[in-house]
Amino acid sequence: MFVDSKSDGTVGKAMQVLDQVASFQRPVRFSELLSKSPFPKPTLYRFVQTLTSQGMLSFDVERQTYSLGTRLLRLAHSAWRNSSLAPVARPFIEILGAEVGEAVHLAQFDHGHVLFVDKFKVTDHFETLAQVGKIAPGYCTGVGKAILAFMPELEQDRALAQQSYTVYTPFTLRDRAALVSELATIRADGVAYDREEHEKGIISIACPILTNLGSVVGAVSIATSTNRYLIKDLKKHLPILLRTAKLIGTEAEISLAPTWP
Amino acid sequence: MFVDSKSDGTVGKAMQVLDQVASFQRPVRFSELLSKSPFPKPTLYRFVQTLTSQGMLSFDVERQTYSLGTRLLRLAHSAWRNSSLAPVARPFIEILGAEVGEAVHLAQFDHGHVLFVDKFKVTDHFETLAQVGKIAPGYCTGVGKAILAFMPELEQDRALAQQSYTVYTPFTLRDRAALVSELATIRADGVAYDREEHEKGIISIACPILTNLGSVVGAVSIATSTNRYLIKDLKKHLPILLRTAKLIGTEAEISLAPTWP
DNA sequence: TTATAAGTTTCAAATAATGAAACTATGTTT
DNA sequence: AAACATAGTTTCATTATTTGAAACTTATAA
Repeated sequence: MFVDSKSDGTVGKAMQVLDQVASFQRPVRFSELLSKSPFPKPTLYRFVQTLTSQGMLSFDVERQTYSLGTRLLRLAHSAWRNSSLAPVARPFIEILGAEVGEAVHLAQFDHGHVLFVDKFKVTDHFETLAQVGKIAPGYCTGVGKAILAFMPELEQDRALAQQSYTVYTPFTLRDRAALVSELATIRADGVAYDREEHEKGIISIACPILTNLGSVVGAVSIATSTNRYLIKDLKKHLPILLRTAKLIGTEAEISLAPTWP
Repeated sequence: MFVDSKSDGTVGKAMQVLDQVASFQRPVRFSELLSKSPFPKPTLYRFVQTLTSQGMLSFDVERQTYSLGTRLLRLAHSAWRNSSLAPVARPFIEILGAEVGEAVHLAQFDHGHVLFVDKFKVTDHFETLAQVGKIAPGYCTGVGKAILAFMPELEQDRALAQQSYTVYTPFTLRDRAALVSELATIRADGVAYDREEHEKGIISIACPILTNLGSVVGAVSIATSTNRYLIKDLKKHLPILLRTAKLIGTEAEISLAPTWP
């Protein structure tokens, strides 16, 4: 789905097995995995053995099933903590969330998709992987469009080509032309809206996070349900959202600066 | 640290490189990695190439540094969602946290260490970040001791041998004998306490999560600071903590049951 | 019990990984 | 600006690992 594992040797194949296991969305038996796998039985068998021994998969002896392993949680924890955006943005996200009382999302762009790297909600203080690590399409989310609108042309071109333009709701943008036209508006306004384009009943307002040099490194959004609010209500939060995005951008820039001895 | 990568071939070595990158706790240059690596230059070079191409590492072109990649976040997200404990326990943890107004942790045992798989806290937005995926020692944490106390003898024996018995504070249990003696008490009482054994000023009360069949699958704890409360204050929460652990255990059992067509 | 599927091991052939050495880029000193 | 030093990259013959058909063992169903 994301990775061109063409000729990445044994390691690439093993990583493909991890994706394979993930794709089942539940613990799987070896034979189920085999039926969906391009690898012959003994090859796949050795991969799951190795990956299990490495903690990248875990094996439930009772049920004879494989799941993704705890080593991934440990590695992801480390990845998150040492990433250049999420830990830096965290305090700002919390302030924003407390201020507006709605769900706040922090996202990065990743292979044409939006990758959620943090989430904050006042009434739901879980720091979990329930949202973090989640992916969503770029063309029909607030954060996705905010990032796309501010990408350098070449990169944007590639990203636009990667969109599927699947119609999720009656409001989903249906093709590249429609998206490009909206991106122009977003770029002019500095703000993007998701008008129930990805999920019925969910709307959001999103701003890009730009470094001082003007490159986009992510986006912040405030999301809510149409049961409670309309787009015009979200617009009231624009000033604080912009301010937050600005602060994160500045801070992210600093944290990326070389450290001195 | 955790994985016996002895003869796990190329895949094992590649995973070792991931750990290596993680151990730096910051983006690293190739040469820094090389200096700490058992692999010759070209070998390591190809590993980081492959891992980067696979999204397991990311490369910052500006700064010429490697970090853990976003694919790990995506995989960990999937691992978390499809794990048998954390998603099931989530609603109960949330209720407990709201009730007691203190930090609540959910942990599993993993290679002799405690792996935090969820965390909830009502207040203090700025205190601890991203606890999920974090690891801590088993012998000097509430959750660790709660799990150890209820392990089957054989498994426990192996786990006890894996403890380092590093002295973190004046209250840390210093050897296996001291731990074993306390585990007996914990097993009898059904509850474990961390009396500033891992971190000065941090105390907790923890209960094991047992399935209906009696096997321990994790632990829940309520943690607080000695600035605010003493162990005897935490004891007041024992009934609700026990009830929560019981509920999670029952629920986890059900969710592990085979599904029907 | 027999039949069938699931999981595991074997082993020679095919392939991919290895690392010394050489090379190129990048940055630093004289 | 040249000389030097360090970091990063490629080459290629050698070596080691992976590969997968087949055979085998263990579970599960008829």
